[in-house]
Amino acid sequence: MQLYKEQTLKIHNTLSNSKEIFQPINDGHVGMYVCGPTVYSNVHLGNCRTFMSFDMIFRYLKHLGYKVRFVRNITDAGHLENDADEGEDKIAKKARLEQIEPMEVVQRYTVDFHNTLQKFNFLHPSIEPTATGHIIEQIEIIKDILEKGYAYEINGSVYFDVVKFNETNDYGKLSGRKLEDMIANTRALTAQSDKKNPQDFALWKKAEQQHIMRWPSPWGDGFPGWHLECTAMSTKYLGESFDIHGGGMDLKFPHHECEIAQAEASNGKSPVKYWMHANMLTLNGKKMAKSTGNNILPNEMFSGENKILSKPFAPSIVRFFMMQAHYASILDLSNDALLASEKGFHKLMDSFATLDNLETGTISGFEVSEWKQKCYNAMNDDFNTPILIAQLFDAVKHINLIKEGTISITDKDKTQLQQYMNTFVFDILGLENNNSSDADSDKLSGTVDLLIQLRNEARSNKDFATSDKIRDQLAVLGIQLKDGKEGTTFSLS
RNA sequence: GGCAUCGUGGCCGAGUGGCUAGGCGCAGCUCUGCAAAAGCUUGUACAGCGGUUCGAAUCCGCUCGAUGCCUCCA
Repeated sequence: MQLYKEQTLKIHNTLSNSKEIFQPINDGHVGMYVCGPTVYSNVHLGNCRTFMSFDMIFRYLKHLGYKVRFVRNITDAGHLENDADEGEDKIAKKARLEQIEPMEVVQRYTVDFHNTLQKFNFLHPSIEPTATGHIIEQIEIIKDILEKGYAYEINGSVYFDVVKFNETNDYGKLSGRKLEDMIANTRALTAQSDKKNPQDFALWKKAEQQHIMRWPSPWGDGFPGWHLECTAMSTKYLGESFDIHGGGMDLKFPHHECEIAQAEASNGKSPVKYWMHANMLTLNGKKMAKSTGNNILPNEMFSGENKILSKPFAPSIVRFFMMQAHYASILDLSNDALLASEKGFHKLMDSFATLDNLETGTISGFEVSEWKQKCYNAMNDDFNTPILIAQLFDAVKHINLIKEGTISITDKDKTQLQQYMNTFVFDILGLENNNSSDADSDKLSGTVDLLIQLRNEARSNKDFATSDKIRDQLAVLGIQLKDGKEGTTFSLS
C-alpha cells in the first residue's frame, strides 16, 4: 500500500517559510530527526507537546506508506547551563547537587521520559541515540571542521568560527537573522572569553579538574558542545542530507542554526530538506519552562496533584486536547479548555460503540468516501489535526443521525466508515479508548449494576423515593447513572 | 533595544479576498415519573484606525496589546 502516491502532502518548511509539497530525497523513504530531551529533570508537559507533534507526524508518514527512519536523540552530556565559559553541564550540575553519578541522573530521567511517553501512547522512534555514545563521531566532525578552517582551538577548547563561516555561507538563514545585526546588538561583553566573537559556539570544551564528565580528545580531556551531537548522530544514521529535521520553536536559534553551520562547514551540504518547528505550550499565557518554574508535569495532570487544574486528566484527554490545536500554533493550557476537550473526547469515543451497532440499509445518506478524502486533505495540509478532528465530529453527527433513523447507511459504507474512523483516531492521532476493566472495576460495576436493578424495580413500582435515593446517593459518591433507551449505564466523575 | 510571530463569537481553537471549521458553554426541542445523561437544531466573531479592491476578518500601512527568540530551554 503506497498511499503517498495518491495523497499530496504539504509541509511548512521553516527554511523557506512556506508550505512545500513533500518529496523525499529517496523515493518511498523518509529520514526524520527530532531533537530529544536533555535528561537532567522530569520531562514536562511542554516538552511532551513537541514530541507528540512529531509522533503524530511519524504516524501519518508511516500511514502513507513511507518507510520512515525516525531518529530522536537523548542528550546526556554537553548541554551547558549557559554559553559563558564558566557554564556548567546541566547533567553534571544535577549530579553534583544530588551527589550521584552523572549517569544515574541520565538513567533516572531517561526512564521517566520513556514512562511518560508510553502513557501518552507514543510510538518508539527507530533509533534513540545518546550523545555520550557518539563522542568519537563528534570528535571526528570537529577535526574535519578544524581542517577546513571553520574552527579554532584555544586553551583546550575548540570553537566554531561563525564570522569566517558567514563569509562563504549564510549564518542565520533559518531564523531570519543577519550576523552583522547580531554583532551590532551584542549586549554585555563576556568578561574573559576565549572566543573570538560572542557568536562563536563551542564544539569542544576543556574539562576543568573538578569536572566529572570528561573524555579524552586530541585537544585534551573535555566534553562536546551541545549543538554537535545532533549533527553527529543525524549524519551517522540519516546521511549528510536528510528529509525532515524537527524540534521545538525555541531551538530554531541558535541550536538549529548551529547544526546547519556545522554540517555545511564539514561536508559542504545543506543537511536538511524540510525544517519543522513545533510551537510552545503555554501555561497562564506564558511559556512553559523548567527554568522559570512555570510548568506542570504529566504525572501531576494524570493524578490531579497540582494547583492549576480542578481534576485529574487522563493521558488520552491531554493528547486529544493537544491535537485540537495545530502543531505550529501556540497552545495555552487551561482548566476550562481541558474540560471542554474531555467532553468532546468522550463524545468521539462513544460514537465507536454506536457505529458498531448501527443497522444498515440500502442507501447511504452520508458520503463516506468523500468524507474520507476530506480527512486526508486535512492531514495533507501540513498535518492539520484540528481540521481532521472537525471532520471526525462531522462523522459522529452522521453516525447519530443514522442511529436515530433520520438517514441510513449501506453495509459497505458502514464498514468503510469503521475502518477509517479507526485509522484516523487511533493510528494517526494516536488516541486510546481506555475502557480499563481490571478486577476492581469489575467488582464495582457488578455492585452498581445491582443497585441499578434495585432502582429499576422501585421505579416500576412507582416508588420514586427509593429510586431517587439510589440515584442521588450514588451521585454523591461520584457515580452518575445514565438512563438511555437500552437501559441504564453509569460513569465515574 | 534588535528580530519574529500573533491578536477570531462566553471559553478553547481552525480557516479564508466573496460560499458562516469544529469542540465546550448558553438557548430551544426529543427522550424521561421528574431529572441527569445522550441526541438533534440553533444564535453571537474576526483588536483599533486608515488604504487597495466591485467586495476584506483575510492583502498593505499605522496604532495599541500579547507572546517567543536574541543567554539554558521542546
